Amino acid sequence: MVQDNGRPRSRRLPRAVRERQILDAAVEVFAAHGFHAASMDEISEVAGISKPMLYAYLGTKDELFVACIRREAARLIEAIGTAVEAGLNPAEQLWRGLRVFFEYVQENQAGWSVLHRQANVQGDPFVSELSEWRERATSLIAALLARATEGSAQPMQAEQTEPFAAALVGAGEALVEWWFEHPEHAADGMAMRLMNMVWMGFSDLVEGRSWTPKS
Amino acid sequence: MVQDNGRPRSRRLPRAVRERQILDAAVEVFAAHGFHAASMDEISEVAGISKPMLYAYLGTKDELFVACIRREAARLIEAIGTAVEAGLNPAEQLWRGLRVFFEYVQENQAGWSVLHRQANVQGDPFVSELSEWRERATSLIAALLARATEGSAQPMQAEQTEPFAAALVGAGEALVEWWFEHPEHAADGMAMRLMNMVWMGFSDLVEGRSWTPKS
Amino acid sequence: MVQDNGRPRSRRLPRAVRERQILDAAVEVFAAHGFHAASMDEISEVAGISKPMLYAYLGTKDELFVACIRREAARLIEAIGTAVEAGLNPAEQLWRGLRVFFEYVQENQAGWSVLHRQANVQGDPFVSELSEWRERATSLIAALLARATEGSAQPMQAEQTEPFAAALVGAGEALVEWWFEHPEHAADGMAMRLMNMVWMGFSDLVEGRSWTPKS
Amino acid sequence: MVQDNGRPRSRRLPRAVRERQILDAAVEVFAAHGFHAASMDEISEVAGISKPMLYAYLGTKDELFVACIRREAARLIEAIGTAVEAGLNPAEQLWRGLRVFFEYVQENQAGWSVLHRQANVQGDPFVSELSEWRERATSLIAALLARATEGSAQPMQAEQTEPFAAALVGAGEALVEWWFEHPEHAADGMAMRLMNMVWMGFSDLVEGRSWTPKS
DNA sequence: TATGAATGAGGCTTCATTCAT
DNA sequence: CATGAATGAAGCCTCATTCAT
Repeated sequence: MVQDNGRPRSRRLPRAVRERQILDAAVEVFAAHGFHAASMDEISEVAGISKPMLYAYLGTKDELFVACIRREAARLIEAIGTAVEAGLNPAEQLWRGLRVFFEYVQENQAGWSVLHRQANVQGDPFVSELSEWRERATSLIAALLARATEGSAQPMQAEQTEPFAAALVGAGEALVEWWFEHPEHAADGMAMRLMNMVWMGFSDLVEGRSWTPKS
Repeated sequence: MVQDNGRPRSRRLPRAVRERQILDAAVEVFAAHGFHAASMDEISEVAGISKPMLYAYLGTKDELFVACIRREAARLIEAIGTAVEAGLNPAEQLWRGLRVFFEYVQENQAGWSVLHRQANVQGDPFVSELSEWRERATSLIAALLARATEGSAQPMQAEQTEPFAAALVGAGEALVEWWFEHPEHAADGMAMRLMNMVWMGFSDLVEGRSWTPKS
Repeated sequence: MVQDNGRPRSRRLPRAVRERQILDAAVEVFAAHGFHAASMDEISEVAGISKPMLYAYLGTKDELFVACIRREAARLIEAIGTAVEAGLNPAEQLWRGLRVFFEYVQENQAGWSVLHRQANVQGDPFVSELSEWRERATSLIAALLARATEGSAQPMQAEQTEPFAAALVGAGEALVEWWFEHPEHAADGMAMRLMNMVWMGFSDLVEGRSWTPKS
Repeated sequence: MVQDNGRPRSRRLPRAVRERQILDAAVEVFAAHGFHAASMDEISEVAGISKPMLYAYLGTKDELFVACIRREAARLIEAIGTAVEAGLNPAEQLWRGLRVFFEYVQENQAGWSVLHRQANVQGDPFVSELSEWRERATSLIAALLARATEGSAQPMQAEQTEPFAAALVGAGEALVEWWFEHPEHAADGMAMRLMNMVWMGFSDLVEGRSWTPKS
């Protein structure tokens, strides 16, 4: 029999494809309602499979959620990492990273919502997962910042770059939130804003100094 | 089973006292488990009253949560507002605001968690409440930043200060998160870090320029 | 302190007055929501007294409901009985009884609703109370009908008049229901309708014979 | 505790069968306690299934109750309608209708109780459902009565037949009630009684005129 | 493999009823 | 006498999870 909701309930797909289908559905539903309000019923429906299959492929609700977080985090981190590597100097690296970040969020709002909003809910299995991704993001940035000071008189230590990186990530998250309410701006423009705040600081901006990409 | 949570179940208290007791308990429990996972059962237990009283005084779970958000937001905003007003110039105002922010968070972790983490719940009554508080916080900062540029050649418009303020708030939130994992730092130190990031920017910091309070 | 809802919460009333106040309120609320949906809270509020007083005066919810049924039934039966006694012959007696019945219902809709609708709910203490009132009403009518046939060739026995009376009562109740949806008719007109149905029967009515009061 | 109500808890039945089981149980329980006092717990127990199934198949308590009313009303109306159609002239039609009515009630006391007694519940979804069934019953009878006067000098209009029909239905309901307390009578006899009351009227009966079926 | 059918467990909410002042 | 404060008990409903086919 065929499911009536557009996508035919295709059978006998290879496991990997099925799992991606399910994860896509899960991310969508988790983003829409949040972890607790999301129901396995809805996820299985959106994924186009029955609940027992859902459990067979990805385990319990908790495990499924962790899988979602993991996939989305990996994707985002990888995108940013690749972009950063392509930059020639720290400023450009940061700039590329920011740009990719905003682009990613724009094209993957559901995934971002799962990462940024839903994963914040306390609870045993999720905190660790979440802090791991935050740590990876932070250390990526922190390394970048550290490289920027390598040549200076007083190179920054991890103890200084790390909180800075964390703050930068937080600023980015908040700016995305602001962006959602002012969608008329382009991803590039958002990246520029954040770049300037971070790189120049407020006192410079007030005095008319700002950063611009050369490319 | 016997109640054994320290505070004796005192009886026949006047309404106002009970309401504060309940709000305290609710904030604690919401912070610990998040809105959905928190149960009215546990809240009433922690508050030391029966569930019917809980409902009689503060309404449904939704209403209770809104009341929590409202109280915590009001407290925080008021503390920051008062501190900012005491500053003589924009830099000092910002500095005082940041310091009070970190102090508040330190002494009121549960309340902060409710505001920062748990309020991200989908659903009608919460989004409006939450965005209202975010907006108040942001506009408080945005006004401060706007004042800072009043004398400059190109005074910033709301369109520029607002996202900056939002980013600043986000950076603060993230820094708090980092702080929780590095509790050896003092609130003052955290405020200093953020002040420098915001005011000086990264390029200045690299070159050894930094901001310090005069007081 | 004075209650703010119009009627001042007068204190120290004689017991009988209080009880009437309470019963009035109870009938009103039971009629509005039905027995189960009515809450003692609302009744005490409408009555203008506190709940402990409510319990002190009229006992539990069940007892209170029984008291309502009893009072309303007594009133109605008494009104009809008095009217019937004033009639000179059976037809006129019936006519007077019906007229009073419709008048009573019109002026006492809440009481009627309690009797007719709410008391039908099954449950231990109410069935007996309800069947007692039905029985009284029925036997009042049955006696009337019996008197009407006393002079005839084959006087009716209770076994014949009783079900007739029951049916008449039921017809009256149903007609009242119909009346509520067609309120443009007068009480007298309704009584006339029922009188004709009962007295003449359908075959007579079809052939143009009908009953009219002489008074 | 062990289930011990005779019917074994059979498992894995097809949906249609389960739905009938549930409706049967629901009618039984609603008839026994009334809508409000009936508990979904008891219904599911009597039906021999768990509560989640109850909800999955027939929705909330309100919806379940409406389904009960609808089924019972449809059954009764259909039975009477079929019987009436088989009659050759109005009197016989009425007679057949009444006979089927009493037979139906006798064999389906619970269903009748739900229709007659319990459906009188305040609240949106029920009033409409109930008045619809009453209307169908009434208009079925009213049409019959109208046909009876078609040939006469002054054919009755709906304004006259309708309240008559309503009263007839009410008389029937009340007679059923009386019957329950005098179960020694047969359904046929009850129908005869009502037929005579309605068709002949009291004055005719007093004078010895009565109606008898020819079949 | 795939699923319709099934349920234990638990959460929110309200109500009749009674203390303690 | 009068009441604000308090609660045990119960009802509706939903969800994550698993059989049995």
